[in-house]
Parts: sequence; structure tokens; C-alpha cells
Amino acid sequence: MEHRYDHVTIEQKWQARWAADRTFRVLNPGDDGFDPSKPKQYILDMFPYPSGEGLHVGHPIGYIGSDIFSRYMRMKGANVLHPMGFDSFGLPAEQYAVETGVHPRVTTEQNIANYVRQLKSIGLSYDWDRELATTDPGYYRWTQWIFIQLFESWFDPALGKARPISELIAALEAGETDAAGVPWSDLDGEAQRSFISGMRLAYLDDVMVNWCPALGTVLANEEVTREGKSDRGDHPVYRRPLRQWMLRITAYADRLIADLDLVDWPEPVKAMQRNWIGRSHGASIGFPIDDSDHRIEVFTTRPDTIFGATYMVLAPEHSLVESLVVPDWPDGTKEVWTGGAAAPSEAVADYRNRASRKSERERQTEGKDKTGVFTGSFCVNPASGERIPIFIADYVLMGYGTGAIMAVPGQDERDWEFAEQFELPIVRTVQPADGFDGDAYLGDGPAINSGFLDGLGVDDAKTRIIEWLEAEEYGAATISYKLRDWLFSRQRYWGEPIPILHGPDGEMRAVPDEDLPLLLPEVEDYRPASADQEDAVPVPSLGKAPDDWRFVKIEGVVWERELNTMPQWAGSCWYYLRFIDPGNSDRLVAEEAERYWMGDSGVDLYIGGVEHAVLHLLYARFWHKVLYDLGEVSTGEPFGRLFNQGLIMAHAYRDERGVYVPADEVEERDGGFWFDGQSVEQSYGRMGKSKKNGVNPDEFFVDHGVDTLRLYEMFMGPLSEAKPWTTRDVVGVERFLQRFWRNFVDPDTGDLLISDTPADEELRGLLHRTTKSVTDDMAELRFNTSVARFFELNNALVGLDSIPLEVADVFVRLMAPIAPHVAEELWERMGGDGSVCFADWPAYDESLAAEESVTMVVQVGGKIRDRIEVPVGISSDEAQQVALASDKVAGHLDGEPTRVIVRPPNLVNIVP
RNA sequence: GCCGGGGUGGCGGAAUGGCAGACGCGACGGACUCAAAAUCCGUUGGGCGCAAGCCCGUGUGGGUUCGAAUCCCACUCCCGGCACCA
Repeated sequence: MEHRYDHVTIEQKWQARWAADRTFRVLNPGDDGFDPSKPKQYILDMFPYPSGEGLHVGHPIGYIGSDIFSRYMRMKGANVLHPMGFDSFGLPAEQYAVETGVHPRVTTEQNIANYVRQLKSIGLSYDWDRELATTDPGYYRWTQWIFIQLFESWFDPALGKARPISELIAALEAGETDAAGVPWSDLDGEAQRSFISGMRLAYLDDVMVNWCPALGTVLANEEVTREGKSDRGDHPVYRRPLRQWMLRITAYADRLIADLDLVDWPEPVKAMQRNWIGRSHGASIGFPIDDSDHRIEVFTTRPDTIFGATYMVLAPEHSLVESLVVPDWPDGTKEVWTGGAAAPSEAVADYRNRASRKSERERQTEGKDKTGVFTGSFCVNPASGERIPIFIADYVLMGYGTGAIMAVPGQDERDWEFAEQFELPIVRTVQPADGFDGDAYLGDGPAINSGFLDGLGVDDAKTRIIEWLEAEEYGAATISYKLRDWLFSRQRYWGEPIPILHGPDGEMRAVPDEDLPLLLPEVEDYRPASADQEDAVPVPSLGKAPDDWRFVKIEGVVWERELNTMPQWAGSCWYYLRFIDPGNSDRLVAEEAERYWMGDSGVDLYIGGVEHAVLHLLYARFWHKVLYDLGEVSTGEPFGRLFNQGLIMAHAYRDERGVYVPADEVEERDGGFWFDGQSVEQSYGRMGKSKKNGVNPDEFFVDHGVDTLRLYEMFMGPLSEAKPWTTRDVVGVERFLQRFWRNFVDPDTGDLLISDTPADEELRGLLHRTTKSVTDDMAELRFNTSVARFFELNNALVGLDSIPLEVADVFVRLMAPIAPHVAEELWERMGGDGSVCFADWPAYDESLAAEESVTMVVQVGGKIRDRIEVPVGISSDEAQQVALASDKVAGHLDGEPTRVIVRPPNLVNIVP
């Protein structure tokens, strides 16, 4: 009784020891005691937003995975950087402040303290000396500094990289280059400023924003769901034109795609990023406007179909629309083109008005029902020479390509639908395949009705028409992207202030370095200046800051501070760099430390959820590339290897009213589920407080133990897969740990049951096989099968009077990464040297790992007919003889075999 | 619609061209116990058979191969992402 496995005492003892000894502190190059001969491993978790709810058992599965890998790498002799911090700017703390008046800083600090406590209680081997939070002024000072670098840089297309804007200005002033064709000296001060502003990587622009009145802020495209709701809170979002800060991520589109080939990431994440960037090859073509010198530029991926362009469509917001509207409907105008209006101006105004009120969602759900009106103007198809009508329609999006299309109904489904509805001509320019009976034909085939293209396949026709367009100066080959510049302003309080000053004449300057960090001002009222109607106008919360913050006098002139704050993604764009050197007040990261820890390919292992595939991971890559171009970091990519852990799912139960009931009190019987005497319905999804199916880790640790949680979560299945939490199954690993302990420790005396008698051959073979198997699993993060191997080895020890020392020593070390507390305790009792965390990872002997004899399978015609024990080293001839001598084989074989396949020592297949 | 991932016992899963179902849960039988819990031992894919043994079996259909859960083709269902992107 006295000496049973007491997980609570053991786990608390070792967590206290690790904290007191700073066991997991890791040194930087240059620090006293740093060992440069060791290889480095930078193993990183996606840091959390510290929510008020704290962690449930589903959250840390990725942290446990990275912790095991970190502990394994330490034992392999690496310097391991394994830090943790908090992404602590964000809406929940601010919303709480709105409701209660409690400063977000206070809430954030409390939540972080709770997270740290919970994370420590999981036994995660972080170097807590490097803890950081994005809300620390010492941290966001550098977030602001990076923003200023973006503001002070431009993307030089000739070099394909960012450069200081001062170099552009110098070149312009020296006359080495000009401003988009205009000599620099011909521009006045205002025009010069405007040109420079248009070149910066961080710039102000009038853009269509996603305005969310309920949140009181605008949102990035990435933060709006396909239903046209806010990603956070699910509030309605409206389109508004507004002057906002933008980051020129589009300049990096090609590099962001190309460099995906350099990183070891899950293919789905790479695919999502490629898809999000959406690079497509095509041509831009200018269609001359009838009776005008102007042209309408379109982008198309199918220039080969130009002879079939029978009309043209502009997005309703297109800037040329006004100039295209004619006073009266021209001859040939069909009734359906007019939208019932008496004149084009009325029809267009009306249509634009309605389109601007539609949400993204409404535009999308219209699907096949196309809407639009005729502008009254025509342009000329440069290939066919036909005069074709110009429409506006909201199925053409302003944000992609040029906001205008040549409509080719014969080869485009959307154009087909529009043409049918608006009674426009349809001309096929690709001969459909035999048997095709659909509408628009998207496949390959010879060109028809296409003049000099006739007979060419799609690819050849594309090449030919682009040559012609370039020769005739109607257009050129182009590449278009779905990716748009990153909208970087938010009107909320709890974010990094954008460190920019606005002068009286509209000029801008960065806050000087010595004034950083630009601290968030104190305000009395955290409420965003929002209203519940969509008509409200976005107003930054920092407008409520005191005047001595808002206005700055420089050399007698009053400058006004930028009032927008940065989005939550800002802080997480570079935190992995700060972990390397979190206390540095001179640089965002010291050069030598950065070079050491980022090595050739950046972070060695980055574990986190797949939900960040296009947001955080794309933004961070973008910032990293800018910093790389500016010489601040030494690698082209931040995260060399990425791993997505799967969610822990759980069953939830609802009663007849649809109200969730506590999942841990539901009983299963008679083929149904019951709570408090009534039948409840089972569903399956993410764990969460609202579904009453979360499992609280604090309670779990008391009842079952931390090592049990770690073993269970790793044993559930592959780390990358979503898996259901089943409390019932926990007992398996719990039993294992108790049996493991009993194998080592006499329950009556507390004596170690270890002797130095050697292991017998069978046990020694199993030990080496286990070591080999677990070692192989570690590199691939296949911890589920490692745990299974532990069970097997453990079962082989049951019933022995004592464990051979060679087995005990290796077993404890193998267990140390996954179940570190019990491993430390046994290691100490066994008289191990120092912490087991730095013991050598066990080696194995390949020849001992091989089994002495194996079961050879004998097949006849591919069906198993016999199993024979044979020595491992059996020769092909011997194996064949043994197999053919089998009685069981003889019964299934009449006559001589036609062929015998021999794969010693595993298999002989006799083909009759 | 497009892109990506997946379908294996009652359940979680193992096996990536060579013994399908490792390991665990559950279930069943047994030991210990006055009894229960805990613990320990055994059985456990389905079917036929007293047994030896035989047949079937990895979503469906086909193919490659001496041999396929694994590779190829077609289909189907489930999950994730994107979606009027010209």
C-alpha cells in the first residue's frame, strides 16, 4: 500500500524541481557555458491567445507532441530552443473591457498567469526565461519598428526584393529613374509625395473594406467568412470605401508561391496557400471604346477565345463606368438590357446603388441568376472587328484582374448564363468534343469561327493570339493573382498603435526610433465608435485618446498621430524571432543568435493547427521575406518544417429542447443515451465549454495524472489526425503506468526490483527492437506506436522477480520524453546521473534487434497454407526445400509447381 | 464546381507490395473475494465444422502482380479548404 504509484506527489515534485533548477533554460551563442559543438533544434508551438476560459484537455495535444520531440532532441544531444509566449492583443479582452471597464491589460495578465500555470502543470519543457507576450511594450516596440521598415521600403521589381525607399528617392533625384514615365523634377511636392506613398510596402489607400459595425472595425478579407460574416463573432460585414493602411503583400506573390518548394510542410497547407495566392497565366487586352480614344483593359486566361467575345462586362464599381453612360438608349438596345429604366444614367445609377448594398453573400448566392444593365456604349473586338455592347454586372468583381472582362459565352459558363438571360449572341470558338451536349464548352479542341486561329488547339491558339496582340499593340501576356494587398488598419483599442504621424499638409512620417515604443494611450471608454446599423462609419477608438497623445508638436508644427491600430496578426508575424533574443533592447534579435537558431532553414519544427494555413502562416512568411531583403534575418523562409496536429473531438449531448447537457453525466444503455432519466441525442464535434463536453485538465491531473494524459493523448492515434476523446479509454494507459511502476518498485518495501543479472536473449531482443522502433517513431512524430511498444515491453516484464538493469535503464530513458515525471522519479531512484532529460538517448544493436527465428509463411497460389519457424539466416534454397517439404503444402498442390517465389526468411509462394 | 485528405473488427487504431486487425478500450469466460472494486489468467473479424480444417473478409467495381488494405483506372460516400477569380 505504502509504495504504490502516487502520481500527484511525483508530478508535483518534478515540476517544482524543473522550475527551481531552470532545467530547460537554453543558452545563446556568446553566453557563458554555451556549447557551440552541439547541433541546434528550434522547436516551436503556435502560441495561444490567452482566453479567459483557460485550457481544456483538447488544447495541448500539439504542445505535448512538440514537447516530446524537444525532450527527445535534448537526449540526442542538441541545444533545444523550445519557448512559449502569448498572442495577447485581440478582441475578447477588449470586449470584456467594454462590458466591465476593466482594462484589457489587467484581464490579459490574469489570463496569461492562468495559462502559464496550466502549461507548467502539463510538464511542458519550455524555457520560461524566454516567455513573451505581444502586448508587452518591450515586444510591440519591435512590431512597430517592423511596420516602420515596411513604411520606409519599396519593392524593386528589377531585383525582385524590398529596398529602403531612400534609395528610390535618391535614384529619382539623380535622374537615374523616373516616376512612372514622368521625370521626377516635373512633379511638384505633392505629386512627388503621392508617388512615393504609392511605392511603399505600407501605404494608405482608398479601398473597399469589410466593415463590421458590431465589432466596430474593418476586417481583412481573410477574416470574413464565406457567409459574409466576421470570422470572430459571426456578425454581418458590409462593403465600404475607406482610406486604410495596406501592406503590399502582392509584391511577394511569386516568391510566396515559389518558396513553398523549399519547405517541408503538409501538402494541404501548401495547396491552400497556392490556391489563396491564385496565380494564373493569361493576357491583358485593351478593347477600344467606340467613338473614343480610350480602351477598356480586360484580363483573360483564354485569349484564344477572343473571336467569341460578343459583349463586355465591367464591375459596377469600375472607374470608367461614368464616362461610358450615354444620354439615351442607342438603336438596337433590347428591353431586357435596360432594367426598365428610361435612360442609361438612371439604369446604371440604380444598378450600382443596389449592387453596393448587397453583401458578399448575396452576390454569391445569386449563382445562375445574373443581373446587370447596359451602359449604352459599345467597344470594338479587336480580333473580330465586331461592335459589342458594354454592360455592368456584379458577377464581375472589381477586386480581381482589371475589374472588366471580355465575355465569351461559348466557352464560359457564367457568360453563357448572362448571354441567355440578356439575349446576347453566342459564338463557339472551340469545336466541342463528340457527344458534347452542354452549354459553354471548357475543354480542348480545334479553334473555329476564329479567323487565323482556326484549327489550332487551345494552347497553340493562346500562343498565336498573344503574338498577334503584342504585334498589334492590343495587349500582352500577363499573370494575375487572387491575392490582394493586406488591409492592416483596425479601429479597435487593444492593438499596437501604428507609429505614424500626419502633418498639416497630408505628409506622413514615421515615429522616430527613440520614441518607440509608442505606448497605447489610456482611455476611459473602450467602446468602439460603432452603431448597430450598417450606415455607421468606422471611427478609430484611439480618437478618444487625450489630446496630449493625439497631437505632437515638432519644430512648432502640430502633427497628428495615426489613430488606427494593427490587426491581431501583427504580433504573431515575427514572435519566433523574438524568442531567440527576447530581452534585446537594441535590435529585434541579435545577429549571431539569429544565425545560430534559424540556421539554414529556420524553425526546425513548427507545430500548430491547420486553421492558420492562409492567415498567420502567409502573413508571417511575408514579413520574414521583407526582413530578409532588408538584411535583418538570414533565411528566406521562417519555418522549415511544419506539422499540423489533429483536433481532439468529443461527443456532446442535447436534450429534447436542444440544450446541451454535461457529457460526463450521460449514460449509454439500451442502444440510446440518457441524462437524468431522459433520452438525449448524441453529436460529435470540437470540445468546448458551450457544448458541455470539455474535460478540465486540472481535475484530470488529480484523478489520473499528467503522464497519463500525455500517454493517452499520444496513444489515441496519429498526431496529425482528428480523434475522439473517450474518457473510458484512459484506463488503459493508467493501468499501464501502474503496472510499469509495480515492475520497478516493490509495493510492500518500496525497494527497486532491479538486478544486474543479464536479460535473457528473448527479452534483450525485445528491448532492442523496442528501442529501434521508438527511435524511428520519434523522428516522424509517430508517438502512438511508441506507446504501443512500451505496453509490449512492460507486459514482458510482468511476473519477473526483478528487472535486469540493462532493461530498466533503457526503458526509463525511452519513456522519458513521453512520460517525463515517472521517468525522472525512477531515474533518480536508480541513481541516474542528473536529470533524465539530459541522459543519452538509448542506442540499439541492429543484430540484437533482429529475431533469432521467424515464422516463415508458405503460400500456394498466394493463399497461406503453412507457417514454419525458420532461422533468420535461412538461405533461399533451404527455405524452398523446407516449404516444399510441408505436408500442408502437398495437400494443396498436385504435380510440379510452375514457379516458386522465395523471400527468405519471411515467405515462400509456390505457384501451382 | 475546383483543390486537398480519407473509408480496415463493437470502438480508437496497427500494418505503405509479403502472416490483415499490433497495442488499447469494450465484451465474454475464469481465478481471488462473504461480496464488490481493484488485480490476475484466458477468449474475442464473420461463417461452416465435434475436430483437423475449410471458406469469406480492409467502401464498390475492374486492372497490374507469384502475391494488393498498400500500386493503377472508374465509381461512391465522408471530412477539410476554396468558390461568379474571367
